[in-house]
Amino acid sequence: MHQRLPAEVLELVAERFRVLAEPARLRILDVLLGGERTVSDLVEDTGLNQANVSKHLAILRASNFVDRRKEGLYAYYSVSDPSVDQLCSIMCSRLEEQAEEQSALLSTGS
Amino acid sequence: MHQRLPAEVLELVAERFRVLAEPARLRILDVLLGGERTVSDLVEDTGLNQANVSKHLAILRASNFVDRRKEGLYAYYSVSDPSVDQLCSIMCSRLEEQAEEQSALLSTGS
DNA sequence: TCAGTATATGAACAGACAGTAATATAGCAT
DNA sequence: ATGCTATATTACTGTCTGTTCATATACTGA
Repeated sequence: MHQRLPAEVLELVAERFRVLAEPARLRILDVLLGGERTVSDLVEDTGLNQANVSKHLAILRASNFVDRRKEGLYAYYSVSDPSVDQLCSIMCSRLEEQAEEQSALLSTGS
Repeated sequence: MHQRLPAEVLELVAERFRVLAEPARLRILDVLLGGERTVSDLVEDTGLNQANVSKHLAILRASNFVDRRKEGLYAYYSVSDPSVDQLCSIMCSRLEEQAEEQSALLSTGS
């Protein structure tokens, strides 16, 4: 039995999905899942420029996906939302399933 | 230990998140989680107009989130991706957690 | 065949947003 | 204080996409 969700809740959910709907932000999160990093680290690891990384981090932080710890000149970011890993895993599993279905379809002929 | 994902995979993942990053499509999926519906049903249930619903359904179908079954004049759509429910649940749980943290913070004073 | 209905699609418009360059802010070192 | 470094922010631009209206397609019934 499915419980219908109110439109306002779906708006909030959509908003959170939208934050994850960006390759650059996923790259950043992917690196951060390996542990705390500074902005400069992320610039190096992702190949994005500094302004861009800072903006994406601001968005991720506003949605509470990441935390920031300031220390001197540096800002250390880390993943604060444990569901990030889970959400990406689910998406990846599904992508693999689809790839398998696709190749199975092709090998048996349409 | 976190396994870094290749950029191309993250692009595909982002693409799937983007499909879910739309209140209108979440409304449609929310209705479809209650069972198979025609386009007209969805128009009525969501309040979106017919062209709009058809377009969102085309997007959902292209990403394999929903299936279509044609019968005469009617097109019956249903959720084909079991992870949709799971993904939304995770997002909702997280929203609730955040709401609790927020209110806890407010009640104890900053 | 013709009318009517359900769904899909095309064109046009408006709003949102990622990328970039330039600049601002803030801490550190000499 | 001055210069240097790390990060944040602002303004701008181009692109993408959701919405709507109009129209096309496809099936049904008379």
